[in-house]
Amino acid sequence: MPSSFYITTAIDYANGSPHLGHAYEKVLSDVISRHMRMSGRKVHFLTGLDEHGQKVQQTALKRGVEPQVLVDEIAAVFKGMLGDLNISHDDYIRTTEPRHKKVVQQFLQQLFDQGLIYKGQKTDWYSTRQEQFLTDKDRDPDGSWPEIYGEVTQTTEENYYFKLSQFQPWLVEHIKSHPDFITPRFRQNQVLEFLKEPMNDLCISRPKSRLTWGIELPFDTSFVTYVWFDALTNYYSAVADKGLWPADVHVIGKDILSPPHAVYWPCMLQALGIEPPRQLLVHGWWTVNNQKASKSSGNATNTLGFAASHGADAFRYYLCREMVVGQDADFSTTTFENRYKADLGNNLGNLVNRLLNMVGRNYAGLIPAAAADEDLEKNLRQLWSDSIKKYGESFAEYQVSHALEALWVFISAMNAYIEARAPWKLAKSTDAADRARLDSCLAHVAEGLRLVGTILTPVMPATCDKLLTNIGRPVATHFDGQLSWSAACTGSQVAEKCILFPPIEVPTETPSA
RNA sequence: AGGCCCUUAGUUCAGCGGUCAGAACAGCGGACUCAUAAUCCGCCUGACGCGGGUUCGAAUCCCGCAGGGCCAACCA
Repeated sequence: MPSSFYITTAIDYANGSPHLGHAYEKVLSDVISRHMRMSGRKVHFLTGLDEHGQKVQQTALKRGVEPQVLVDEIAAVFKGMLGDLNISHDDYIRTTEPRHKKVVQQFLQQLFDQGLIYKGQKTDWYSTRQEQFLTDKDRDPDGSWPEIYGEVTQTTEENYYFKLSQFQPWLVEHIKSHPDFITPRFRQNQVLEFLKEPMNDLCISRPKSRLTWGIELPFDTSFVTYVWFDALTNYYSAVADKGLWPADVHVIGKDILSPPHAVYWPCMLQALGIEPPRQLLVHGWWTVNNQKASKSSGNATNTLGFAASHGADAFRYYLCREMVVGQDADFSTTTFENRYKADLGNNLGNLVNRLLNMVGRNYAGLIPAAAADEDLEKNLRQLWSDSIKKYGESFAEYQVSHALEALWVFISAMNAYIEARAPWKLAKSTDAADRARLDSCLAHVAEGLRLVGTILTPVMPATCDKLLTNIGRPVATHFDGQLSWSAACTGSQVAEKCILFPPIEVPTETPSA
């Protein structure tokens, strides 16, 4: 029985348009999902949309539409992006769905019954602009409130609180005893640092007088629950009836690691008697041409155009190749075009065409069986086993950029191997030994490309299908038995010509400032 | 206040205790022609931010310093 693998992205907030950050997280998760599926895991890949809250309510009000109408529109846009990027999610959860609300309310009721949610009254300073209560810690040294809070007034408001603080010792222990819980490791320090300070209990409600667009507290319908119990619960509510919990990986951005995913979420689950997720995979942020990605300039939204102009696969490859998981990275037109032209067009795409042409010319399109076996062939095969080993090791840590780097060493080596064999010379020879070498040369390149097309299918699914089809092989659906050197290509009929990555004229960018 | 990350060839970055420090791209020179003027070969530059320390040995660990970013909003 295949072991299951449950992976999630953070759910996007239904306010604004999808941009590079949203795209990256989906692509990374998708590549992992497809890789795991091909590795034989029973994958469940969840993504979705966070649709409640003040911002949505305000935007809807401004637009003069019902919030539900607004989020329906936004959901369509975000789902459109998933299609454009060829994301293979198994489920899409929206926090306004009944299946989600039901679980959120069950959670709240259970904690209330356990006495872990209490009603509190706080007289406090409240920032209207930030929609949050302030403490003396938030004051400037001179005692005034920082500009960002806008008008600060003293108010008394009743709200419900979750007894977060009593789970702090458990959480610290859990993080320390599960070193892979927060990946990459250096992110863990941040969280442990945060946990050195005593935590406050977590305010989990808003009175309906201030916010109506949310899920009602089951034990007090004059309140809705506020952000975390709503949003984080999606990971569980989506699979509540599927027996898939705990999640194997939550893929998230560094901004929502601490406190939400590393603190609130595990503590909530612990309080409910539910296992915490196994791992948080924390990625960094993209800049665009060294500028911070911002909504106002739209710079991060514009980058999505590369998926349209150069194909989703090229875009997916670029994102995976360029960002070291965990670190920040920069998206630039120059590096994108370089990767497209050099890595994809010249190194890989052109190599496919070299093979097709030579097999067509010398063997009527039928891939020959390897006959000669000399050092050149032995070395190439050895390099494959080294490369696939590194690929696997890097991928096991979700270091996709390193995995791809290792694979391209092999692709480059195939080009060099052809050069060393010089099949165009062998073809002119009448020597039987040369003919055997020619057989081997084309057989080896074909097999090398079959292997590359197989392992790379999760990263560039459509392209790899095309590659494999063009060398006369079926598309790759699993890795088992398909990643070691074989004679699988012998006798396959190849296509006449195949341009995987056509040269693309990119219109000069609209000048940005 | 405190904490975290980054600082390595012209550029983007990898390496994170042990062979004379690497890749890609760019640049220069050469080879080749099967190919989407593509591929291959060679060359090129670096006090691995600065100053201390630990060690037989440090880009790699520790301390201090400097510069950039983040821990506050939109936001992955």
